[in-house]
Amino acid sequence: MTFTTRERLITAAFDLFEAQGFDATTVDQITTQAGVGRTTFFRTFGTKEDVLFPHHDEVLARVAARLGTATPGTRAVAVQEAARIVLDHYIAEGEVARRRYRLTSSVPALREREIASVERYRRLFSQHITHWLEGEPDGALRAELTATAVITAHNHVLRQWLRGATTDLPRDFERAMPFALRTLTSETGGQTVVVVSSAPSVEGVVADVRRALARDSAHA
Amino acid sequence: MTFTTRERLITAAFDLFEAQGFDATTVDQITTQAGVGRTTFFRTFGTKEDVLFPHHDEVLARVAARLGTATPGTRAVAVQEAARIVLDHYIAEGEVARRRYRLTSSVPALREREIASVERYRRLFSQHITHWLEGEPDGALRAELTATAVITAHNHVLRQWLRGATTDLPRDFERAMPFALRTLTSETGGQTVVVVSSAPSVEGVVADVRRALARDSAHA
DNA sequence: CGCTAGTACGGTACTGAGTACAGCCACGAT
DNA sequence: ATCGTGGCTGTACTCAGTACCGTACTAGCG
Repeated sequence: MTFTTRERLITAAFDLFEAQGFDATTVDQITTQAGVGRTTFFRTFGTKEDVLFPHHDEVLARVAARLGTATPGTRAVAVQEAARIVLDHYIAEGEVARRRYRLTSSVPALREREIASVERYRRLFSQHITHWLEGEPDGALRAELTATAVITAHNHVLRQWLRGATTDLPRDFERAMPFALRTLTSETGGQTVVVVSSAPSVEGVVADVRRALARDSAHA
Repeated sequence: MTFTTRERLITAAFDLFEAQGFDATTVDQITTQAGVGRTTFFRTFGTKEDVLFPHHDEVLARVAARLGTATPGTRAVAVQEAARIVLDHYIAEGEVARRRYRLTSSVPALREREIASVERYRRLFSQHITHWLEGEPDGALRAELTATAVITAHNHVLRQWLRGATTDLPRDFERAMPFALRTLTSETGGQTVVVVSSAPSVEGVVADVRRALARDSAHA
C-alpha cells in the first residue's frame, strides 16, 4: 500500500517526537525522515505543532453541520450529538489519540496548542446556542455557560479515557452530559428538571418548582 | 518621575503594537524605543507576547491564596471573591486593559496567548474545587463544571465591560455569578437552591425538591 | 579604603521556525 | 502537442528565542 506525503509526514513526526522529544526535533529531521522537502511540510501544516492535530478542521465542520440542523425542541439532542461527533473521532483515532495525549501532556507548547483548539470547539457551540437563546433573559450568558459545560463534560470523560482510567467511554459520556445540559432545561423534555430558586422558605421553593414545571409543559 | 526598565519596555511595546501591529513590530524596535538592550527584553518577559500580560503571575498567586483560605461552608464565597480579585485587577488596569483587549481581539497569536492564561485560572479553580469535592459522587466532574462556569461567567461580564457595552461591572458580576455557582449549591446557604430531578411527575419532582431541601438544611 | 559578591544590563553569535519566491515535473483536458 | 494546474523542491531571507561572556553599579564586610 502507498502513503500520501501528508501521512508520511505525520508518522515521521510522531515517531521523532516520541523518540527525541518535541523541542529537540527539527522540521528538517521530519522532512528528511519522510523523504520530502522542507517547503512541503510548511505548506501542508503551517506550523510544527499542527502536524499533531491534522483532523480538527474537518471534525469542526462536521460539528457545525450537526448544530446547524437543530430545530427548536431538538436542540439539546443536537448539542449532545455534536459533542458525540468529537468524541467518536477520538475513539476512531484510538492509539494515535493516546500518543498525542502523552505528547501534549508533557510539552507546554503542545498543551497551549491543544487548549486553543478546544477553544475553537467551545466558540462553535457558543455561537450556535447564543443564537438560539437570543432575546431570552440572560440568553448570552446562559449560552456561554451551556457551551463551556458541554465542552468541559466532553473533555472530562475524554481525558479519563485517554489516561486509561476508563474503557466504556460512550457510557461515561451519556452519564456526564446531563450535568452539562442543565441550562437547557426546557429542551430536555421533562426527563431532567432543573430549578433555580431564591425563595426564602421551603414552600416558596416548591412554588417556584411548580411554576417552572408549568412553564416547561406549556412549551411542550 | 523615573521609570523602571520593565515599565519602559511595556509602554514602548504597547505603542508600537498599536501603531504598526503586533507582527510588524520586532523586538529590536521595542528595545530601541525603550533605550535598552535586546537581551534585557527577553530576560524580563521571556517572549514577545508576554510583554502584554505582565501581571498574571501575581494575580494568579493572589487568587490561589484566597482559595486556600476557604473552609467548608465558606467555599462558594471564596470562589466568588477569588473571581472578583481577577475582575478587580482588570478594573484597576482601566484603559490599559482595553488597549490589550483591542490587540488580543485582532491578533491570532495574542488571542491564543490570552486563552492559555485563562486556562491557567481555570485550572487553579478546578484544582481547589476538585479537592473540596473529593469523595462526593461525580465530584471531579462537578468540580470541573463549577470551575469552568465561574471562569465563563467572569469572562462574560468582563468582555461586556471591555467592549464598552456596560459600565457597572461589579453589579453584572454579582448577577452572573449565581448561574456559575449552581453546582456548589450546598454551599450557598439556601439563598440559591438547585434541584436536579428525573421524576416522571410534577409531584415526584416536588418530592425530590423537599428531600433535597431537607438534606441541605441538615447540613447547615 | 579595598575586596567581594550579587544584581542588572549589554553585546555577540548561534539555532531553528516560518515566509517569499522562483522553478520543476507529472497529469489530464482540449 | 501544448497548455494549464496542482503538488513538490531548493534557496535565501527575517526574526524570535537561547547561550555565553563581559561590564557596570551597589551592598556589605574586613
